[in-house]
Amino acid sequence: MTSNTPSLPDQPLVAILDDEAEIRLMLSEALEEAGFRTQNFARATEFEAALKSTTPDVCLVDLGLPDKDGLALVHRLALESGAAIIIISGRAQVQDRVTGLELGADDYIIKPFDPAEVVARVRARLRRNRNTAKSSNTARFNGWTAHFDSYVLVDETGNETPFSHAEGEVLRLFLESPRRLISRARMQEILGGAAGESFDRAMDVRISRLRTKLREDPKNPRLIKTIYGAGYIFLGEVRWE
Amino acid sequence: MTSNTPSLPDQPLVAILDDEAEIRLMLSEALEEAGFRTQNFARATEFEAALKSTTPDVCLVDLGLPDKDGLALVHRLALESGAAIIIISGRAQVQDRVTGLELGADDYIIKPFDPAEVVARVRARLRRNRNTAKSSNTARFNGWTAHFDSYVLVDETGNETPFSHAEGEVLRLFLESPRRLISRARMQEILGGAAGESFDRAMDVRISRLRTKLREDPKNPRLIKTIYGAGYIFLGEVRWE
DNA sequence: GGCGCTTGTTACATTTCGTAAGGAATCCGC
DNA sequence: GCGGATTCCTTACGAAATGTAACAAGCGCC
Repeated sequence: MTSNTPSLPDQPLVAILDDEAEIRLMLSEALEEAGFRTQNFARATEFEAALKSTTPDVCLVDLGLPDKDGLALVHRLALESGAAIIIISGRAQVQDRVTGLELGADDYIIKPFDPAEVVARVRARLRRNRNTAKSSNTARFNGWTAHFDSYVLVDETGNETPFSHAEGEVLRLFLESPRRLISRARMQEILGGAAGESFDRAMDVRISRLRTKLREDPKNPRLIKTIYGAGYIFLGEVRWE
Repeated sequence: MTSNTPSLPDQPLVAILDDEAEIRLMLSEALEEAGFRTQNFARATEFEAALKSTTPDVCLVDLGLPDKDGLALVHRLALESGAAIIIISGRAQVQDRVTGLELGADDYIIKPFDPAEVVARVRARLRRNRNTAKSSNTARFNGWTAHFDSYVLVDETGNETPFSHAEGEVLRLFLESPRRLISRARMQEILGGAAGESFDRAMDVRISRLRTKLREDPKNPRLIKTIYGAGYIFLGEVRWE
């Protein structure tokens, strides 16, 4: 198997969402200086469109966006993406900070800010995330244990179920990005299939077979949830070890 | 070998290390009010001794300790313990914050602080570290409970009604901004549709279907109220958890 | 070759969700 | 109040998306 994943490069990707070009520039310069890749967006709609094809590691979001409610965006990001979210805002009240953090932001930086501190805080977020992102061969989730070296699934009673390579690819993809939406396009891209083909039922079948092995209730799947028209989302608490 | 069997996670434990009794009290009161367990330490030596027998989930560390170099302690904690580290310090210079974060702290709060913000930041750290599933994707409102992870609505008698992704988008939008007018334009933006001509009707239908699931009386909607010519307003006491 | 396993393909059932159409509610000017 | 126009609600329908069982092709192993 030589399917490397060139879509997951080494340098962490930081998305910057701010309507002021000056601030975008300041941030992206500081971050690139520090070795990160950056993506700049002036509008939430552009940002959301880009999210469908890229997966930033950290999102810097200005709350004072003209075209959308920033807090709602933060909340959705927190739920659907695995990225760390840092709010940048001119609103300095404690209540603003508290609500921002409660809605799922990982940090809250007040304008005016020092780029060096932003870089330090981005690093702090990545440090935590990277710990869990290191690849290993065993993952535990919701009573299950997946061994990717021996291709075996073990339930809580110790019962073993083998899984195939194709099933393992899908499972691994899910386990590496729990609780975040995985688009169908991205899945096909990473799983190396013929992308863009409209008649690719293979993906559905893989999911279906994986669901069977995980003993999902077809009417009410608990772990692998379908998002109609978008993709799938894996719900579950994953611990790699 | 530590016994890693946190099958039923207790309340998270927060260690507070500060030489001022007043601040310790303020923090521990706020944190316990928020449902955390706390441990208070006035000196680094006591704190380190306690670390041999307990494993806090978050450490709040004041840098201005008399008996040790706080930064060195932070660094050691970051390397050796899995706990999240939040520095609390009176030193407000950017350089102080940067070095604190670079040494492994997850957050840096400047004195004087508001206890509510500290609680929010502690929660933010725990959310990430535990990869918790139950944080912030469940909302309670007026007898209903909406589970956005399993896409299920539960009424007060425990009766379950599944809802689709599109319905969930609308519902989440409402729950994120209760008691506030939500214009149709904004709704269309957030729900991602290119503002089509007859796309308005799709929105109506979504609302209608959602109302049905919420068992709204068409003549007297209690939760989703229509503002003729403007948009909708969601009336309800929402609590995210 | 024959057997077992994996995996893609096909075919059909089911779900989701936008669109159309008719009716009800609301607003406005009189 | 009273048309009339606009806006909104609801039902029904159908196109598209998804689930999955059954079949077939490919592959390794004996």
